Amino acid sequence: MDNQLSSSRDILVQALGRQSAFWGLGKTAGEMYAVLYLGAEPLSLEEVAKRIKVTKGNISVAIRQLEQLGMVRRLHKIGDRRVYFEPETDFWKIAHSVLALRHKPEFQESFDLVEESIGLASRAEPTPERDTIMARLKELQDFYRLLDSMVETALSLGPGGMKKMTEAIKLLVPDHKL
Amino acid sequence: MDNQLSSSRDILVQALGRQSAFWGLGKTAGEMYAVLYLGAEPLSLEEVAKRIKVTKGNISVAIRQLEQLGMVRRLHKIGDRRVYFEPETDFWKIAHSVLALRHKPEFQESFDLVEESIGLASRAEPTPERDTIMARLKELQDFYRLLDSMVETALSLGPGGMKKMTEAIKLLVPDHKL
DNA sequence: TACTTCGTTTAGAACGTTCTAAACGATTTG
DNA sequence: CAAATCGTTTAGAACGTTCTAAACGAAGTA
Repeated sequence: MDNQLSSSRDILVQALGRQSAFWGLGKTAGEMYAVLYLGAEPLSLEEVAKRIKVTKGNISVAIRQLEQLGMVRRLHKIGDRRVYFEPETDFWKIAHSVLALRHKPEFQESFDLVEESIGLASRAEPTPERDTIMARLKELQDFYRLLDSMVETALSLGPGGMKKMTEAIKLLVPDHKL
Repeated sequence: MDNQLSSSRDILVQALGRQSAFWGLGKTAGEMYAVLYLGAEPLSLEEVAKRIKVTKGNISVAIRQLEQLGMVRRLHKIGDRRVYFEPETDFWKIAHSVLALRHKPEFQESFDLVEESIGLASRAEPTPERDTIMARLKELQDFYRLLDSMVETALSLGPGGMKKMTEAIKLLVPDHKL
């Protein structure tokens, strides 16, 4: 195998291994996905294990994470008892399910608590202190709602739409203060 | 103190304590911020420690995280040796510095590795395998870039702009397939 | 100067997470 | 049926993280 190609792969494994935490994955899962993402053809469980130097058991667990998030599909070749894995290469799809399955429920939980908090505060004695608390809680709620609709908007537009939109905005609002 | 008000506070502490991991904070830091966010007036270190039931030392450490992210400011009252803390209530500002100080460097690191990976692959033997790898890597790079410009756009527009924009899009593209 | 009262720092305990190694059941092959 | 191959499960080791408790330094007070 070409040496430069394989170190190119190794570096991507490093890159995605580091970032995996951000997407809510373990390091192993991130590295696995990287190996599959740059694999020209589907790889067997043992092959993946060998490439990133972990045990089979470890792969078996990490695969389930990736499957559940739609990041990896399971393949079977006829006359071959082994299982092969194939990456989902559409990041937009992946973002969609990661948000839906991981982030959304987590946010919803917090959002519900904030609502409960607002309910309680609204039933308290109407003092000035209560009013400031209520105001703060509502601001927080607004922020949650805005975040949510931003994400939904981005997902509904897809990569093409978002690309056009950000470019359009850069033209209209060139004085971004970053 | 009003019982409903204080349980309203407790619930928010719970809510932000859970979500803190998402923003790259420890549980304690999230809870601290919640206490300050709903405090009508600035609180002393000891007061905060008592409210969320951790030691002073713990608060001292967590405060620095929050200060560095611009989530909390430090106040001094004359003739009072104690330090008081006041929350930043502008979530947009907070998002700005969290992204700039935490997420951005992390992404940049990965992005640089992807570039390095592309460089290596481009110098490899021009086989079909290399070409598919190159194509994949470039797709990944595009995705990174799109994410980055989405974030920058959102930050430059601010909450008002984003609100208008998402509402406008909901009118123009009512058939979002979520 | 001795005594408090602060916030910070540090050593180590407690905890959850993530890995390995090995046993296991299921399936195929000789 | 015996042996080998494969993926899964499990017990426990190794690790990093996060907490407490206690020592500490700095700054005010009697």
